Amino acid sequence: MDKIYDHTKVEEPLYKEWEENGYFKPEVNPDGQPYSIILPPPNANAPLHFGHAMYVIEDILVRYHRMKGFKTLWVPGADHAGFETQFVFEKKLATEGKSRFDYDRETLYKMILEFVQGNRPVMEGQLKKLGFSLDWSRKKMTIDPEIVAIVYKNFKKLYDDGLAYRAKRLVNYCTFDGTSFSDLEVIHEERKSPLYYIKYGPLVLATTRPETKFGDTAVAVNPKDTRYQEYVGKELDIETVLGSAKIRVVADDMVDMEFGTGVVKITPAHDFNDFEVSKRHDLPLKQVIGFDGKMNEHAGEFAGLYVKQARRAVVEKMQEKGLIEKIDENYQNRVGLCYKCKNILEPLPLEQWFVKMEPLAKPAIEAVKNPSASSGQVKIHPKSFEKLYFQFLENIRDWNISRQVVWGIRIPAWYKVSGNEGRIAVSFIDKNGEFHPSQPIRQALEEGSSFEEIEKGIQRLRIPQYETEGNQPDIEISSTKPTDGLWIQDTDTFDTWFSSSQWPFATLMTSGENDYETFYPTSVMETGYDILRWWVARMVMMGIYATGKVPFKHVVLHGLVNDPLGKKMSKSKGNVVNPLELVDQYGADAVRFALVYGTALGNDQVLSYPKLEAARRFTNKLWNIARFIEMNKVSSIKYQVLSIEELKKMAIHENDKIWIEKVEKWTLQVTDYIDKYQFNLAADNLYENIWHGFADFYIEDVKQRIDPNSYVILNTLYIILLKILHPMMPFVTDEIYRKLTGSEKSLMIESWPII
RNA sequence: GGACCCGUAGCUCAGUUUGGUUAGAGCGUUGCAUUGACAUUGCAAAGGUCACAGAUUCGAGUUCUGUCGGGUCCACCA
Repeated sequence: MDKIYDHTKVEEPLYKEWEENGYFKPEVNPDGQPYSIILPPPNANAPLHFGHAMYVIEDILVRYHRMKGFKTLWVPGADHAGFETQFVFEKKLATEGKSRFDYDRETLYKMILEFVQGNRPVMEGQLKKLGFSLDWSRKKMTIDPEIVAIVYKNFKKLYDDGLAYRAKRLVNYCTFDGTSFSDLEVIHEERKSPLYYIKYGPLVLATTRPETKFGDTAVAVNPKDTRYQEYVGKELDIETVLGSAKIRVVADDMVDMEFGTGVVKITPAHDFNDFEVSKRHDLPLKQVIGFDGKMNEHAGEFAGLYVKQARRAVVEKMQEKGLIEKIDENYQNRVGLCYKCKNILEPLPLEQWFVKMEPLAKPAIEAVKNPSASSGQVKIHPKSFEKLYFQFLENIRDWNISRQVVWGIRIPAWYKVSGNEGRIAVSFIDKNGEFHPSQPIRQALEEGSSFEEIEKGIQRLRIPQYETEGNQPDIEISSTKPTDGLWIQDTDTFDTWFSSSQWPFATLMTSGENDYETFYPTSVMETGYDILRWWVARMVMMGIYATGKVPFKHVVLHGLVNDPLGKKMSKSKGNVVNPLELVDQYGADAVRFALVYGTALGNDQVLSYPKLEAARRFTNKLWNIARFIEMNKVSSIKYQVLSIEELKKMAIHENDKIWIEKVEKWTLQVTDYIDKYQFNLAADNLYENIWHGFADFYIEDVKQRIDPNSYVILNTLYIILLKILHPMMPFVTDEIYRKLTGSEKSLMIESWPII
């Protein structure tokens, strides 16, 4: 044996051997109880970050259960990551002086697909370098056709059950990225927004958005407000920057009498609260900002200006006309920003697909609260995160699952536009590249455009705008294209999280024969607490909805890994540390160990180089313990597996007996800690006892008196310690195991020392 | 406005679920030893009012209440 442990010589060949021998497959324990984990699929397009390295927790659980004899399956996968990936791709296009508008839909999709497929092996290679015992023969991606088929099936089921519906609603829309988002994706930021006090006839109201006034369809006051009683229900004649106009006054509880003047302008098309008010008072929706972020024709002379420019121009004009009473320049409010490009999001009315959440949320709450829930129970670790889970589900709003991006699973809703049923008007771009807003298709056909040309125009269009004359569009939900007549498929794609919410069962239903029957519900879902609401809660909801059973029995949540200074790692800050560089430097075992050592589950941790170095030295210590044993080897004695009980019987020296009992105790403790997901305590226990117990005292003691009897005990005890350390440090333990036992078989498929 | 987490050695963190000798680790600091199985390692030392104030208890780092400080999330602000 070399004097020093060199991980670079050991890790890669060992992983290859494990994989080639099929050790990662559940079939190594064909008769065991099933134990399964679905890997949270990393973005296929991006290299791993430290959050992914935390999946070491899953590998620990998987290796531990495999050694305990469970039929263990860990399924790898990749996420197409819809908008995220398209955003990255568009940035790449931009460096080439191109944009998404230069390509039609199919071409753009194909280009992104190629881009992603080219990058995917990077991520997968990294998971292998970390030693993860994933069954690669079962790997999946969220856009695999068989997965998409399941996603479509459940979308149809939601639709048939009245839970998926299409509606024109206000959505958070990024006019730069050209797509809407769900509530969760919006980030809020404190901004200084001047508050303008504007005269509306006899009334004065305060607003931060004077440019939206063209979309006002009422003003509102609180019904209890005695100051304005006389106006309620009346129509006011007001002077505006575009001349005189009439406006209704309504009374609504939503108005805070204390704020501003107690009078609010109601702009249903551009404000979420106002939209709600408009529904209560049956007010019309008047959109004055387009999806391109510019004022539209309703804004008169201001049409064509971007929102920011329009605000300045409108205020200037108002001041000229004496319509502004005062301006509070220091007013602070929170604005919604695009989480990707940080532009201010516009609330805009758009036909979108929504999922009704309340009926889905109820059983998901039940599944965590009630141990005897009919779906089975989900337990969250650490328990403190339950509150966050309930808080989300109890206040949940309908989920906007439409995204106006190309890279994703296209929504399988078809709209009939032919014959006498052609009730749907669609904006499209004609063969000359000219934009036809909301032009009836039939008219276009009459003007000589072919259907193919129209469809192509629609595909290239940035914002699909279906407008029905009736409330119910002529819709068909299908996974295949309808054949009769002229049909247009919805141009939107699903929110990535809509497909990922179905991941646990979609993978198992398609990964192998009987996988679903055997491994669903899965045993554990382990992920970062930051996506508890985005993903975990939605998986519980969709899992119960689609299968009647919870998707997993335990949720294990890890914290974030921050940079060495404690700051959150982010590309924009430039402080991202690549976990694979550290694997090269310290070895996978050391990186794995450092990530679980010294941090309680669910807590954030600071990336610590001293800790990594300590873990690396630990691997070296393990190596040298083995070297010592090897040097004292009694060549006539062949290694054989002996239980703790057998060792106790054969022990002669009193100290040997003591150390057998100690190792027995440690084994029980480590087992218990892993069972309770207390990995930091397991790691601490192993580090402390192996180094400062076994090595510092037992070996120092036995060194003086080694004989064949003591040698066998020493060697066997060390093998037991290697076994219980193996889930955390698979490489070095397996390598040493082979050296000390001469075994051909890997430690990873040996059995856990159960006592 | 609501919720959650954190505050323990110079630094980074365990320990709090289930209250019980002298509160631990890594790194750092100081001294000694060793070329040994260990590009080291071993032994030893210094270093803690466990944020603060109350309460419960025979006993509180651990349970409860409040305060202060740091962080995160949610809601929403016309």
